[in-house]
Amino acid sequence: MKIGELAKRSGLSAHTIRYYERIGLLPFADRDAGGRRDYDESILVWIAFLDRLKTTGMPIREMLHYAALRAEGDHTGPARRALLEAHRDRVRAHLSELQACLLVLDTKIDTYVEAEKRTQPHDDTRYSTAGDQSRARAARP
Amino acid sequence: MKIGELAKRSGLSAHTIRYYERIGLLPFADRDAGGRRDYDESILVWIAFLDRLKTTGMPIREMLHYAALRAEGDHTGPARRALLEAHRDRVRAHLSELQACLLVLDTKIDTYVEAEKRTQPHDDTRYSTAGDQSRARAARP
DNA sequence: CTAGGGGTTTGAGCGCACTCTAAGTCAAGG
DNA sequence: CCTTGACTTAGAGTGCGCTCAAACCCCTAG
Repeated sequence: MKIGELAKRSGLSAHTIRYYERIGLLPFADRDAGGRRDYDESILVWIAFLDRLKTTGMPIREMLHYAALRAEGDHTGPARRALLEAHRDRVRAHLSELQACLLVLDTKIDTYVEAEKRTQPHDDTRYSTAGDQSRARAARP
Repeated sequence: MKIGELAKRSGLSAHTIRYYERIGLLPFADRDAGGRRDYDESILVWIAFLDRLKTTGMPIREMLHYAALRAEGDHTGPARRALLEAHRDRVRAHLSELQACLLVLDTKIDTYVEAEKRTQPHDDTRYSTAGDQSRARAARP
């Protein structure tokens, strides 16, 4: 697999793939006869995992740490586990924070909804221009 | 309230408070006789709200948009509501993504836990130094 | 043979959200 | 009077995670 195809299949840009390799997040890729990177399917598993770490807010610094431990060998298992556990705890904490914020957001939105009800209590077609009421309603759920 | 106290009570740094004022996220503060910013308690409510938007990942750009609508007057209620609803939807989506990642993370941690059990089946007070299993590196992130 | 469309490198640039620096002002306490 | 420390400004600097530019190379199709 060339870098362009890997880019498509992984969702990263080719630029980003090279960047990740440069900083050590991806292993140095094998090269074909012409010196181009040639990837094995298996890299996709690693990229997908990195992607989850990224999605959950792990900084690249820490992913590098994990990658370094991994490269060191099986004896770093406990350290990797500890790293992931610490990260998981942070993610959980962030998750509940988000949930709390979401409640506040919902409440806030409700106050706007209520305000709109009070302002326009008897007319739910006021945005329609002609005789197309179903469309007007659909546009303002 | 001077900027230093507001910093303590809001959790923002004084630098950040000035920065937010400069970009329009906070209103221009009233000044005392000596030209220093003098804040009313009420600013804390607004800052707390901004903080929730920030926590939920809203970019400053968009907070500015919200702030601008707010400054425009009551008639922008529907627009503000729409903005918050769109944001809420994004937060919800991000939340479920995080939850999915969390499951994967848990599973991954479990495989490390299991590996440690297999390596040290009768002593969970030592770190592993032996017992190298197969090194299927690529497929084992 | 030539054009196009991949790929390669190094190194610079960008957008975001701060964060700090330098040089100065001001008010209160010893 | 003098020092201390919190404040003021404009503008520069930082850290992160990319993202792109320039100049080049190589393979294939027409």
